Amino acid sequence: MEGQSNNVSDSRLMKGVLDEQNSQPTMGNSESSLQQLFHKVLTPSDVGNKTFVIPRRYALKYFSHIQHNEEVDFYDSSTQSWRFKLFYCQSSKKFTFTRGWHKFVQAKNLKAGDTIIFNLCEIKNGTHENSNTFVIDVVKNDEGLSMDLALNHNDVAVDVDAAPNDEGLPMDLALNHNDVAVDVDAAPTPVLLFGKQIGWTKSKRGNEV
Amino acid sequence: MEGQSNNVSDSRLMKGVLDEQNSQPTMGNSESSLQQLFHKVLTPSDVGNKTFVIPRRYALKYFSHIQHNEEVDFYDSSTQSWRFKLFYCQSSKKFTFTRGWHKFVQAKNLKAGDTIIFNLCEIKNGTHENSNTFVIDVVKNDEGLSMDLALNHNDVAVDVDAAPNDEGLPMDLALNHNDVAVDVDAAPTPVLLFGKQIGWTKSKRGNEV
DNA sequence: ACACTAACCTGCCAA
DNA sequence: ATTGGCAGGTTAGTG
Repeated sequence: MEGQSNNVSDSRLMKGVLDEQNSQPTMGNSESSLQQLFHKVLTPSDVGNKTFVIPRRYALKYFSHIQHNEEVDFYDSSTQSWRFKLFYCQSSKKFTFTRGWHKFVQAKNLKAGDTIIFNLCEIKNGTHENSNTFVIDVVKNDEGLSMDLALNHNDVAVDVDAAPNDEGLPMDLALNHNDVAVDVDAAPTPVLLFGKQIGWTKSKRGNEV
Repeated sequence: MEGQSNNVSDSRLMKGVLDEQNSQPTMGNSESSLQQLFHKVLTPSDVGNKTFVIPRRYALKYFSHIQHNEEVDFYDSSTQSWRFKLFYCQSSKKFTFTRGWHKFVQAKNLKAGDTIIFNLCEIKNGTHENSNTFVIDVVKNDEGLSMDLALNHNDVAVDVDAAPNDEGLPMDLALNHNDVAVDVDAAPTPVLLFGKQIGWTKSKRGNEV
């Protein structure tokens, strides 16, 4: 348990590995970037049941391009790949990892209170298409320190481009400002995810330019 | 409902038979009592698979004294006995009847929508130990009437002592108020069933006397 | 094939 | 409104 290097900066190792796998010399951040997307402190349900609940705002922001029930590959810091099925529960409007998640919990011996960090490693191939890879970091809670504290003063995520600290923002802001997420127009339009309507865009008062 | 005697009050016949089998003169409810425990409308899975899912709250309340994998005898209204294996699935925390259940389904020609009613017949032997017997009633759904409606205005269960209508209660209330089920103390204690821990009692705020 | 077990998917509810 | 937690219907895996 001691020898393992499950600390926050492991994802940088992964980035280097991905750089090499991509047959590109690792020359710095111009070739690839590792962006911390979000993290979550695991709940008892996350480790006790077979499902991991993805905070809704991050699912909308980072996973909305993924098809319903698609199985997605993630890589840990040792380049091992894990495949999770992304499942959207219509009735509870909840995003979860189902198949594959429990195996990950057992393999990593995850407990409630541990934290997992989702990163996106973007590899810029130049002539080729850019390839993006999800990388998971695990932070054990063995020391009993608050993970939120640990995350606030670390130096983990290089190249956090857009919003380095979305976690602290109110959800409406986090959803509106960019990216894959809901683009709010004047009139409400259906919000589609995985090809299914999951809601409506809301015309926010006082938001028109 | 006319010719066939598969109606709700059949269990009273069973009670009389049990009284006689016990070599005690049937003198009224002072000698034995028939208590309706719970009922369930059969699902397609209950009749199509080989397993019957026991609603968790009733399993905890009425079957918690039964050992894991123990085979339990039930009697129908014609005094025929049926033996079901009681199985607790740890991973899904679910109680089921397995072995013996399918035979019962076939013999009674049960279909989804039919209802089975579990009763407890307590026989007071005086000098001897009291013997309790599970009695099952079957209510066919041939008439297409809603079983819940039928149950709400019948005169079936004599001697429903504790809570005649637990089905309508929120689960926490149903679990907490009495009987075999989880006895909630001030401090959380492990809930054991079949000798295995299946959870914890929760100290409910504002519940201390 | 069958019996048993585990897992997956969906829904509900309350904090 | 979100989501943690869990109940339960159904299906899949395993011996």
